[in-house]
Amino acid sequence: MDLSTTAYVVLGLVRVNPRSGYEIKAVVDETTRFFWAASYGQIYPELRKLSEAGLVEGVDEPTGGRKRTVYSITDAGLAELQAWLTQPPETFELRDEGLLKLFFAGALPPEESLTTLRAMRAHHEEKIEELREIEPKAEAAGGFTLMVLRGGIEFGEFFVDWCGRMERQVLATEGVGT
Amino acid sequence: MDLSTTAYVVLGLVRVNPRSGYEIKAVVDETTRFFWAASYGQIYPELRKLSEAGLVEGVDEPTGGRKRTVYSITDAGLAELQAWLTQPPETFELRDEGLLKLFFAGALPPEESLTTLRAMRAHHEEKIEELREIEPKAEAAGGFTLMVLRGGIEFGEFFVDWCGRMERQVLATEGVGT
DNA sequence: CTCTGATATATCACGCTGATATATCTAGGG
DNA sequence: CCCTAGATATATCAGCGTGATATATCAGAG
Repeated sequence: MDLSTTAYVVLGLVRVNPRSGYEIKAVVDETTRFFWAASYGQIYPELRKLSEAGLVEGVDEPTGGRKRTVYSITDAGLAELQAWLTQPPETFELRDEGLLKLFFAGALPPEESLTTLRAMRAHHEEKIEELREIEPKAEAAGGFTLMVLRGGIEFGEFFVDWCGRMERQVLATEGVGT
Repeated sequence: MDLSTTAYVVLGLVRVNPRSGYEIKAVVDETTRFFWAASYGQIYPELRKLSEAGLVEGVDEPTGGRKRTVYSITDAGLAELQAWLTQPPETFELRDEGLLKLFFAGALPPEESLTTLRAMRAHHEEKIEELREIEPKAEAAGGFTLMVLRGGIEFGEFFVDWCGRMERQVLATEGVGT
């Protein structure tokens, strides 16, 4: 069927209950965003494609004069989602400007790298906070939702710890060099 | 000056020694790729832009009849790179199809998630191997190069450990649910 | 009644990837 | 000596995905 990964995000979310494009974006922003983001510019065209392929079905449910299309998954869509789930995952990509700055930190005195390390640590501390706020909801859902969220928290903690250790290393040795 | 982050990758790499676009891509593939990838379609246009802006300087150094342009950093380019390094990093993005599949794993019996978890673990085990192969080179370079590489290995180990624990959790509780 | 913010959809420039094309050089085997 | 495989070098392009922005309607607070 050859769908983009984001298409499966859409399928997976309309499966648990029917949603509009706007709602999908909102759910993405407080769930999958941490490991798979999606924007409106992706979601709306994707809904149209999936609809044409018969994997989701859109029903007009206007609220007053404001138009609104709610999509639900079809049998074919569910089959497609399940088939995808049984395939081993492929993409893993990281884009971390902080690590990049550390990598090039030899172009300045070593102390300057502390700005980067502290900013990285602060960033992950904030992420942990965000995830902890969602945690009650995930606890209610249980299962894999909770597993993935707790994984995110652990990952954040790992990163915060690493930054702290590296900060101390830089402070301890003024001879880090290049 | 408003450069893309990839522009700074190019600046950072031509700073340590002058390189062609092809060489830049090769170095990226065995260093920054793990936290900031770049493709030819990005590197060559970027070199042209940086050259026009006077941040790098290209010199034709053909090898026989095969043309080749080697770029080196200018004073303005070095200043630009250093200014960027003192700014706190912004982008941190993760794109992990495995976590996504886990998140939607409720659409199939829990045991099916083991395929995903095992593939994720294998992926990170391979990454660790790759990094360990580069380690001697990084040890020679020392400083931040080594710091970032060792960080990558630690991160991989964290992930492998997490996958292992989750696999055992799934096996232990056949009642993980949705 | 009006203003603010949430709901809903759409669009677009730009960054970036992955694949592919073209051409030249080098090293090694037959 | 020639041929082939692989490395060097540059370029191009469809398509994914982002972030910002635009338009319009609705609900609730003051």
